[in-house]
Amino acid sequence: MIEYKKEIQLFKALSHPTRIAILELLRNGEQCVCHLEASLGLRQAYISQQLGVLRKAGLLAKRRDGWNIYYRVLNKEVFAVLDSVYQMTGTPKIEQTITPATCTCPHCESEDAQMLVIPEDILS
Amino acid sequence: MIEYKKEIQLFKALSHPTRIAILELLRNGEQCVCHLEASLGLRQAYISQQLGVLRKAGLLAKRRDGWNIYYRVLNKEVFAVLDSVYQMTGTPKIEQTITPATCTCPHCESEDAQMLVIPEDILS
DNA sequence: AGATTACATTCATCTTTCTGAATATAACTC
DNA sequence: GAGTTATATTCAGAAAGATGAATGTAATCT
Repeated sequence: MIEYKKEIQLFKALSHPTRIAILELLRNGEQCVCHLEASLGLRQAYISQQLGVLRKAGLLAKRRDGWNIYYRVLNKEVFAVLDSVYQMTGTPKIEQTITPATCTCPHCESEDAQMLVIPEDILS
Repeated sequence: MIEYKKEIQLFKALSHPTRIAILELLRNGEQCVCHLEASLGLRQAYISQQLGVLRKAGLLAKRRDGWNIYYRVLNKEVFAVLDSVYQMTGTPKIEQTITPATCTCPHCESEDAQMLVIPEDILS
């Protein structure tokens, strides 16, 4: 009798709203913890806990850059799993449902800078 | 903040080896409980419990025919989810890994009868 | 070195889920 | 209606997971 250990580990890791939301925030590339904190509106320690779960499940890896630690999805195939589930549940594409947020990391600040450029025709 | 309730419910239902095995046994069509019992080698009450979980998760439906109750998968899309996970985990197609078994239900007995037909060229 | 920033871990409590034993139900046979 | 067969539910103890508070660590800056 097969035990489906890897599958169970994956399903358990995905059985949590915060962890799914984290994966969605990482769908388009790495993000720092403070960015996840700002986007999810949850306490930092709590997010770190959930990141730990995803890391232990082999879904995430991290990279330090100065003060910040950037998390990324190791295997993009996890999004195929998520998408097939959204297909079943009728949930719309998630990217559009999470409010974008910014934090103090260099990544966000450069994006901020870009967004804050006021088009000239509005000024006139 | 999205709660992903349906997704969580689905992931939790799939986070169990017996329940995955049941779904695999139903991949090619309905089966009676006694057949699942024979194939999985687990006690009947236990299998009924797991069937109940899958039913409450909206994954299965049942149909009574005389003494037997036949379970079937309601939404075939669940196999797309499973297959995408097997893709991630590197698990081979499961159908071939579960030992076929027979029970006393009419379904199995007719299959038995077919299998027991001895080709004439072997007899000669 | 000391203070600060960003992130991680530990610990205790509470809730949920798992598991197995026992019992219940529902349809059929005689 | 009594007995049998097939399946379902209930219940209690054990295990696992969720949650939040507090604390720890590691890199950076002055």
